[in-house]
Amino acid sequence: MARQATYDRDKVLKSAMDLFWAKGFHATSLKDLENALDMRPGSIYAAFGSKEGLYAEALRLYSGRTQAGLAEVMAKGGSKLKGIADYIRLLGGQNRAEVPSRACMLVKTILEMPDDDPNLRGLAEDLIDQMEAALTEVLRQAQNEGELPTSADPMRLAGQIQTQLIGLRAYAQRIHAEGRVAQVAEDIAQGIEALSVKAA
Amino acid sequence: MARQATYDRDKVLKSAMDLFWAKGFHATSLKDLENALDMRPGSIYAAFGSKEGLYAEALRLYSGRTQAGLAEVMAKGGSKLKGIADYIRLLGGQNRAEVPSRACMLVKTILEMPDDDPNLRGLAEDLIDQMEAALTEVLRQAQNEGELPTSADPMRLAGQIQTQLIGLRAYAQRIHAEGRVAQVAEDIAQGIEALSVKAA
DNA sequence: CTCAAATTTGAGTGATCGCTCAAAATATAT
DNA sequence: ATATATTTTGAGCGATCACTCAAATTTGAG
Repeated sequence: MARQATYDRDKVLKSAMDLFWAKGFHATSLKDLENALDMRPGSIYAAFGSKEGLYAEALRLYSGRTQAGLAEVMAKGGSKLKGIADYIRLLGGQNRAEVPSRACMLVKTILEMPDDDPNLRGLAEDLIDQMEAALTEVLRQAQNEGELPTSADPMRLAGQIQTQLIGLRAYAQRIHAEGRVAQVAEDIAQGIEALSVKAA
Repeated sequence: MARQATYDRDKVLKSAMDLFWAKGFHATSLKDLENALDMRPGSIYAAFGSKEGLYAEALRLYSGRTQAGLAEVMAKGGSKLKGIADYIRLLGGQNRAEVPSRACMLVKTILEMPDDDPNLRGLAEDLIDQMEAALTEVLRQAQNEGELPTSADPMRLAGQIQTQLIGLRAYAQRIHAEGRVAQVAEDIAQGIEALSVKAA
């Protein structure tokens, strides 16, 4: 009956995510998006409603991929704490060239959008809360498996780890810090492994 | 011979700092600045050259105040490690209402400006390097005073603390995290105090 | 092939961006 | 007062912003 869209929605969203992740919301113009997505404004608006709507979709994609990334490392089995530690080593070892930005897109969003922004700011906070909840869940499992002492507080620990994760990735965004990131990541990773009852 | 400027440069810069700190570079328009500084564009440009120039000045002011803040806490004498720990507790205990943003303005700048920005991004990195150097120096003093073990590496430790500081403040920027910030700060502070040879 | 439904296009919308500069206003010196 | 030096003002510059929409294009159905 009708024409079908020529673009691949997933690929387009991935391109938008990369661009927004690298440049942020305000510094990314529609001209930039037209180039990156190879779409004209009419199509972009038909597909996503607004620049903000597109950013929101890109954020959700980012969040999903990030959580999948953690899950993937955890799925290798073995110690939960080692899994978290390895995930941090993974982030610490990323090459600047292979990623749009070393900092977390959720954090970049939270820092860029004003406190009273009802949409993107709120969404980013919700998604980062999800990430922290996932971390809490893994720690609870570690506790159930006897790896983490029963005296430990998974929620509290998740907050500490989340803070260090956020810090590490913002730290790594600095060009100057290039050489020091892996060491900082390693220190964080070892701190987590040291929580194990089997450790030292 | 001539008219003298009616504005107080220090006060104006403070206002610009507060506004930029809260809203970031891109989201702050000249209209916003005209209102906040109570100055018309001609005067602003005569005084600071450009929006970017004004931001740079504001960033330098921020950096100076931040370093002074650390120095002030340290000047109370006593243990260096306790000083750093108290500085972190101070940041953790800040009220959202009393500060333009809970996140560090230097970090916000680094995350907002593109990697290849030669001006503001480079400046922010230089200034945050200074902060880390100041931290390193305090740790070296702690070592000289026998508080920190000779086996410790002040530079490496400074990187860890800097990472946690950055993380804490970005974590605290979240509205949702409001109630959890003080605890995260306390955990970081205790971790630093635990470095002392006199500790446990 | 013809028609209908959907998508793509890109020129053009009003608004706002950072910024300029000639004119007006003001302070100081004589 | 007058003259001179400096600052302040704000209308308005070209550029760019996010976004719209009528026309052109493309597809599938009958």
